[in-house]
Amino acid sequence: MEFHQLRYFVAAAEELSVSKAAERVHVSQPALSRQIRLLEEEIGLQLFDRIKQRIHLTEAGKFFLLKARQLLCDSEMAVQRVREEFGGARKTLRLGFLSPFLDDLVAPVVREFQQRHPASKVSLFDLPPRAQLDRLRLHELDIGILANLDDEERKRFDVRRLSKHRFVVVLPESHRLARRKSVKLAELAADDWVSLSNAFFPKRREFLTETCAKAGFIPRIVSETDSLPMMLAEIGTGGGVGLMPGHAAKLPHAGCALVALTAPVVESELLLITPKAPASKEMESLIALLKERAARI
Amino acid sequence: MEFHQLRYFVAAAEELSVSKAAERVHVSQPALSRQIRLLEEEIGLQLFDRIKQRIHLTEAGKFFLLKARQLLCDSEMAVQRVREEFGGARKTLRLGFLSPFLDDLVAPVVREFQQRHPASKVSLFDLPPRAQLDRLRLHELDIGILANLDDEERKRFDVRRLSKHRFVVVLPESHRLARRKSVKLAELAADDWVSLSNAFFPKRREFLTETCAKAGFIPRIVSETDSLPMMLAEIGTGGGVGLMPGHAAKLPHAGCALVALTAPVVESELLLITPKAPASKEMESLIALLKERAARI
DNA sequence: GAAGTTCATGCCTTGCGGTTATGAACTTTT
DNA sequence: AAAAGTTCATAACCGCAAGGCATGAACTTC
Repeated sequence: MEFHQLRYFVAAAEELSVSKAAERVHVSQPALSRQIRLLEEEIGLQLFDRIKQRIHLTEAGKFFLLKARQLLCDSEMAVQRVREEFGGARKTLRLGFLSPFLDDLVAPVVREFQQRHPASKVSLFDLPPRAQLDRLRLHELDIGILANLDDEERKRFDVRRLSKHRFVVVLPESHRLARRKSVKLAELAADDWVSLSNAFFPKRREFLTETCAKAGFIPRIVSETDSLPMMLAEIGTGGGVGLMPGHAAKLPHAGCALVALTAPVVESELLLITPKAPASKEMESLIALLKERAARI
Repeated sequence: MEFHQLRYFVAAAEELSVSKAAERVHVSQPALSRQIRLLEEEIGLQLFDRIKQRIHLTEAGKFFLLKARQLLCDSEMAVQRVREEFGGARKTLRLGFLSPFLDDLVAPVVREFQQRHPASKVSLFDLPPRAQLDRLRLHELDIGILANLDDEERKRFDVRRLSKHRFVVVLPESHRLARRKSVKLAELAADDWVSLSNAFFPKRREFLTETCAKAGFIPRIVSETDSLPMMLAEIGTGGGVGLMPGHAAKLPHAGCALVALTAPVVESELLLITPKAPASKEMESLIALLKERAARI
């Protein structure tokens, strides 16, 4: 396994296209195609389904994508940190975020920030909440942007509120309630539920059971997934119903219907997390821009 | 940066010899030498000091060693896990440990275990406590062996006691108390102290201040290091005095004197940590062997 | 001071990752 | 329905960088 194979794989998984990915990483399409095949052979599993001249992530691929991203993040962070601590390199601001917020929040803010502080460097890392928190604690991220946070963690970090998001119900398109404008949580008491795993989303499972408990039932959780895209895929193929923040609509969700919740409006807050340490001037500025932009969404 | 470069670097750092490392990873000595040079060029920092035909880790090298190990661990774990979860591969038992315990505890136990269960696979990962805990939570380690554990973490995992270790005081050889058979903690009230960083060793800094507080003083902590070897190096070069578990004597500690503590005997327990989940038969067996062997030390 | 280390350098070879050219499967356009 | 345009895979070829060998310089040990 080589780093360039991981980079190619991540690019292909994000573009869902070998040729687009090849363009993005500046190699020819056959080269990328072959490296992915080699990676698959080494792992011993297909990472992509190839059907009709098109590629789709397999379940194994979805899982490995998370790992590949983290390995790439960690390798980059390791080099940056050693250069900063021992080589006197200027500190790079490392910003973790959840993929749905890249286009509306993170990308524009970082562009703006770069203009105001052309000398500063910012690195972006698309990571699940748990991974962000672990890396914040190790000082490998300077800022995290995520939604759920248990009290334990709240004590350890500085937390700022960015915005509120309503939760929506996610159903398979074939579901009896899929056409509805809105549903009550209690109407789904008898359904199979899909949750996010605690390993990647702290306390998320408990959050689901508590929310449902307030609506008067205990959800029958039949499966756990490791990311929002995997959860959407699971639900889209009829694996059950789920609850997720509305911004998930930004993600591809073929076969899913997102339906608003009536009655008990369930909300989550988007949080900006920083280590409890004095922030540099650049960091203050970046945080201010993020808060400002988030308020406008 | 390539994985093989990291492997070569780790081998060289552990052997403190280019030729030994080359032998270990089955390449020629010049090949390894050159790859390390390339890695250093890419990072922009020397990882080794080359003095008198011999190599020693620089400070940057010591730091990067931790990162390199973790990257290699994580890459191996990622492949193992995806094969196990999606390819029906037999579960590998992944065991994290602290380097001082490799020779006396982990290695012999694993040898024994392999004989009794030839079909099982065990992977070993030398990781600092914090890294072990993070990976246990993500189910990327099955067993962790470490010493300090705060209450928060205790709740999350199953914890078994393996053995007790007395703490010793570590002094530079030139220190006024270095020749003593034993010292009282209070005698070091006025010295500069070196501690382990909380980022890698949870609550270790607090542990030091509390222990000293009981002895009647507040230690002046002048520096934090990220691993026991780094701490020993710091003290060996006159950076201060420190407190560490006696098993640290297993590590190279040129320039350091390890002196027993009188009066308030400070002890730490070596703990075996597992996720709160039903253990497989093999795992039970491995745990039993570890407990048994640890009791004999 | 001879023999045995250890690490670095120079030269050569080879394997592998890259490219271009091409083809097959499928979609979109007219 | 044919043509044009996708997309991914295969094949053949190329160049570079990683690896090997031979050697040398610095240092240690006997």
